[in-house]
Amino acid sequence: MRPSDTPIDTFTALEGAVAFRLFADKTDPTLTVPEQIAARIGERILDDRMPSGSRIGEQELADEFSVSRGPIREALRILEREGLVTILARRGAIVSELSAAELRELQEIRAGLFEIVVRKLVARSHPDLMGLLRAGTRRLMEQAGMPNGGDAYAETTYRLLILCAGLTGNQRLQRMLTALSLQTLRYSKLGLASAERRQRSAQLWVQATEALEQGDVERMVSLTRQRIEESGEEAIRQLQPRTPGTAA
Amino acid sequence: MRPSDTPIDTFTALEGAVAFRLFADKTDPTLTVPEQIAARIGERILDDRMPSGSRIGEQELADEFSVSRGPIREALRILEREGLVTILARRGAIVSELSAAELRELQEIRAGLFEIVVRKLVARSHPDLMGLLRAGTRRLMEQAGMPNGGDAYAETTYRLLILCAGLTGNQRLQRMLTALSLQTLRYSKLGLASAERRQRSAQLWVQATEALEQGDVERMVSLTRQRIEESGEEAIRQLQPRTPGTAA
DNA sequence: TGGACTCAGATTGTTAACAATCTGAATATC
DNA sequence: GATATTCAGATTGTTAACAATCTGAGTCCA
Repeated sequence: MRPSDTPIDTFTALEGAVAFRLFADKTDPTLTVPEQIAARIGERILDDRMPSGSRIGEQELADEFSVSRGPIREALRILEREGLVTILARRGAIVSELSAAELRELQEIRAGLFEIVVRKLVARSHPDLMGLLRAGTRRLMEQAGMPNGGDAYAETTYRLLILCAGLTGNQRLQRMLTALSLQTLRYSKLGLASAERRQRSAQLWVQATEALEQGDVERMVSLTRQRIEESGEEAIRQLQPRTPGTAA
Repeated sequence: MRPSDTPIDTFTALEGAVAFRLFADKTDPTLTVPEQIAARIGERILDDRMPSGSRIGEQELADEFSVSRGPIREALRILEREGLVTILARRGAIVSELSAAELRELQEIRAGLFEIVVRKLVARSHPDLMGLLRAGTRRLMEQAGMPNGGDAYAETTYRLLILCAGLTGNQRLQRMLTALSLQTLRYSKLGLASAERRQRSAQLWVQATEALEQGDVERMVSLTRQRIEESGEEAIRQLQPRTPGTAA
């Protein structure tokens, strides 16, 4: 029971109304069976229970979900479309794996799309933008210092990005940014695993918000681009040790 | 046999090396059967043999391609992913149909992505950008005046956009712009059906190219945004008469 | 020792039958 | 006459068996 006099910030207010994952609630009974299965598999991919590159056998999943291979194949196609699964013709499906180059490409596009969002909202001086950014950065600063807070922090930046996109009213744009961010989320968590990186990220968020408060859109856009690039590069650095060949 | 002393413009030079449609050559034997079928169905959608909104029966296609319904379903999923087909749960597939609002959303994103492309190429002063734009606009001016040249003109703008995206080296960005442009292509053809509209469009292309020659990126971006918006609005106007309710 | 070849097991691709659901026309009801 | 109901036909969803393909261990050969 929330007392009626407790103020709710813009982030919290908008948060409740948005479906943050492209695939829907996995218990929603109006969904088709393949959609529900895709949602459950997607969840495992996102929380790393099914790590990047691991093979996905159709029969194994069919047995687990007590269903034949047909619906499993449909589910895998759905996940392929979301970018979480890669289907190799006649060689089965694997959990999608991004190379450093592919991650950089994605980050560049995400930054670009967010730039579109910000420019549009500023041009129309959307009334909720500053409130959302202030509430979002406040939450990010809280989470930046928490030990082992990488996942929570990365998910908050993910939500904040999507909520901003939602303010534009362009649903397609919001869905695209959601889809791309879902693909990079696992890597963002890697790049934001250390409290130092989170502090740095939060600092850039705050500076970007301040820039916007002063009407300096170019600086906001530039800081955002820098922030996304930095966390991507950190993720790539974290990824390197996994590459075989240069062991001590 | 092209004489060796005939100069080849940048547009022509780059054109040959690019797959302009997301789905591959429908006769490529290395493709899976569903991919080949998707390519053939996609072709029909793009040239309006299967118009927007028309139902797609699985059995009908299965009979035509001498295959069972399984591969047809896979093909439809591929086309759904490209945005050309909409699958309604338990109610079958239809050729995707964009509302005016959805078309505006798409055009806004296309303009935004192209803006990302241009800004990146300018920032790195890519050596082929101006040559490509000059050759492309020259070709557009030629096609603008041709009678019944709407389809050819729209396809040239489509190719020009994708070739520019290719110069960035960001393959994912190029694929996304290709996918979105494929979805709007049918509508662009509508919006560019009259020679007057094509002249106007070509004029904006030329002005944008000139702006870039003078180093004015903001003007280039603004003119491009305007051009895409105008042709979208013209397409929406052409679409209105099809809507029932206000007949004379 | 290095590399090509073979083949059995496992896995994906396809099929045809069956089950569940939807559509729309004919009918019933108010 | 307008709205709700019923129901048969058509269509999509699912299944299990069969076909085609791939993988990798073992073998053969230079």
